Amino acid sequence: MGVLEKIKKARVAAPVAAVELPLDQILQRDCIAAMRDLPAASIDMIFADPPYNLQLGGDLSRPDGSHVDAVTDDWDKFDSLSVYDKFTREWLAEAKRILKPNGAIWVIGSYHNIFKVGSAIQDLGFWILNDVVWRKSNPMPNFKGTRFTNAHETLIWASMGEKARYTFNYRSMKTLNDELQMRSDWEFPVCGGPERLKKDGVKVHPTQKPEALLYRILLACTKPGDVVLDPFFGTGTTGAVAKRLGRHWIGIEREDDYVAAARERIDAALPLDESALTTMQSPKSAPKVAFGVLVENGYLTPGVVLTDARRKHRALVRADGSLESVCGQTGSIHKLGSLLQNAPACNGWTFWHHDGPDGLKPIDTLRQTYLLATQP
Amino acid sequence: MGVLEKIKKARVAAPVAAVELPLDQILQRDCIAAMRDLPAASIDMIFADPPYNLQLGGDLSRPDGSHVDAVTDDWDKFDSLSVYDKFTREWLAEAKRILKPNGAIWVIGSYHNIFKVGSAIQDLGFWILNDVVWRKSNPMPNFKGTRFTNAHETLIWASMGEKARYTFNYRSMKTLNDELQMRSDWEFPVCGGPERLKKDGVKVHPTQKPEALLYRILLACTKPGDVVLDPFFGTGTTGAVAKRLGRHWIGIEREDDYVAAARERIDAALPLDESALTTMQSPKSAPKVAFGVLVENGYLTPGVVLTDARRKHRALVRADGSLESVCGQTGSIHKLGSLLQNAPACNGWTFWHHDGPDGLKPIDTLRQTYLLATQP
DNA sequence: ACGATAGTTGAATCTCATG
DNA sequence: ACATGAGATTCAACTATCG
Repeated sequence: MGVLEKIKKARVAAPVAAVELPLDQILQRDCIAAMRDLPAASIDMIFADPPYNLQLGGDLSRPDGSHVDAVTDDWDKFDSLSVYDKFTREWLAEAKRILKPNGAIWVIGSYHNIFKVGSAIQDLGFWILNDVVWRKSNPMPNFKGTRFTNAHETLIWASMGEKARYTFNYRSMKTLNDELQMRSDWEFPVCGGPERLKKDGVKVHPTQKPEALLYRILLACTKPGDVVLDPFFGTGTTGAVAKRLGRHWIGIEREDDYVAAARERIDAALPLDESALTTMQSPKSAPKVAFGVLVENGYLTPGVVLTDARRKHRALVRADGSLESVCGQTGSIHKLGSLLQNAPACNGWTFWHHDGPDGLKPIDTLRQTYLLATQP
Repeated sequence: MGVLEKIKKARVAAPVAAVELPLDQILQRDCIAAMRDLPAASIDMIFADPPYNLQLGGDLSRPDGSHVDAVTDDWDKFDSLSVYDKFTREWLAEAKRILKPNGAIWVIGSYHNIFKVGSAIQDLGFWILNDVVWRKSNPMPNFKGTRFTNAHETLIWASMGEKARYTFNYRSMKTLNDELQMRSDWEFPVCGGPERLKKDGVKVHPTQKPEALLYRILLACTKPGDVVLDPFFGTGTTGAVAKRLGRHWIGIEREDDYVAAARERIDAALPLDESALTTMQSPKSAPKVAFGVLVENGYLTPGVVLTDARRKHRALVRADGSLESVCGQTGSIHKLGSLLQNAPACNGWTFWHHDGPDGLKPIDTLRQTYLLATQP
């Protein structure tokens, strides 16, 4: 994109989002109606925890006779599967409309509704990126011994389309998981203890989600300052975590009790300060250093010989930062690496090594040294 | 059910199944056509591992340049999502017809197809009893760092309808799981080692399922002598396990190579005696806690300062569980510990301390507290 | 024989900025 | 829209080789 186009885009798109969005507010309205009034292509991420359509039969009691406080609220009653299906497709269609082209959606559900949700997501042209399993460390047992303990819920993460871009803070997730890639199965306890909102000793909301779950989702898939919409806000877990993490939020919720509890909760939430908010950056977004710059600055002298880790391949550094192999092939550190290995691609920074004071080291260490010396 | 009704049922139903079913055989035909020729209400359980419709893009290579052997077989290619949807509904409708009223179906899939499958299952009047997650202990990583590691697959277990009865061997499952209710998340390694069928050193089938998975399913949801149908038989994992467990099986498979491998495999399988059944046990994964999990769960707040035991080094906790030193170095608790000490390695859990109510404590104590609070 | 080390592999929707 | 080139990117389990 040229500079001119960038300016054009900024002129057209920016004011819409800045002026009209009800940032950091709860809209106390019907979910679909409220979404209809939001401008198109204005939201960075949607997190949705829609009604599960649980279809519970009669009352459920534990083996000791005590009553299980199930989800029997009116908002979870749908006359039939097809009514639920229609409702799902309606709110998802609005979600698609108001998301930015590079936005993304997360939806959580159980086996009662998640297949209908996922199917609708695909039919609407969203592109599923992962399904993620929330493994509950302390699920409610199956009191009757009739099935497997229902010990997990499923989340779907989808972008706007097959070719659409999306935000994924890969490094942050890897750091969060002790330097291993974050997997698609996450373990958290169900929401309880002091985190669980109560009024007169009774839980305010039947399905309050743990903040840890939202923390991981927002950290992984949004940037500071992004706008996160939760169309089924409940008691505002999404809002509370978004505020802590320096993201804007919009909540839609009808019920008085939930709205009141959410407001109180979010007001009390404390944003993290800037330095704590900083996360491990992917080298992608870190400043780029060209290999030639290291040569220019004397970190490597033209004429020096680089080798791979096993000293199988050798190449000469030339004045312009290109390499030359023994057999006369030339190219950038990446190109020559892939040529010599006969591989489709090669990261020259980690492939090529030089003889330093402490033995054979990847040239990437020189880049790190250079960055430390030059970055503020 | 009264005695009279039982006799009536036996008179009418039993001969049909006994005479016409091609027990313990592979039908080398198209899946839907072969099912059409099976009598109605004759099968106790169906296990199905249909094509996932992966829709892979171009080639994929590992960071070391090696090539990833993807599923590119014709049987996984469909022209569009709606064609796949239609195919799914067709074979599921036949499945519903041939299952006994008290029968059940299991289907395995990934996020590519499982939502379409689950949605069709519900529309056809099946009643979902559980969704079960197969957590892979050794999944293929996400080589490009673009998403979460796709570390699980999903299974759906459904009965013939809301009021239908079904087989669930609750006690067997509880025994198998060290006297704890079996949960809906199961951990197995992917199929490999000696179990993985090979011909001339090459895997026979790209997606052979582990026998442990089928073992648990058949043990949980069938009785000895039951008839289990697998409409996507592949190399016959279902048949081999059914034979071991004393269940009848029927397999449907088109490909010559798969059929030949399955025949040989099942012929070699040995039925277990009773005592052998009780020795199987579930692998219990040791609880691992990443440092970031403590941050997510509020055991440490981003912004808090950690020090070593002598308060010589200081570091700031950031939102993703990484640390930042006074001089701007960053990394995981282990990495930064080794950097600051100029040591080759460091156990961050014992190196870093925080100021707790009882003075300076290693952060490992927080991990212990977390484990106590969350492990059953 | 046994331990250490290197090599291989598994249902995968797997880059992005620039021109 | 498509081509180009820089450069970022992997975990656990099993198998083969070597000393």
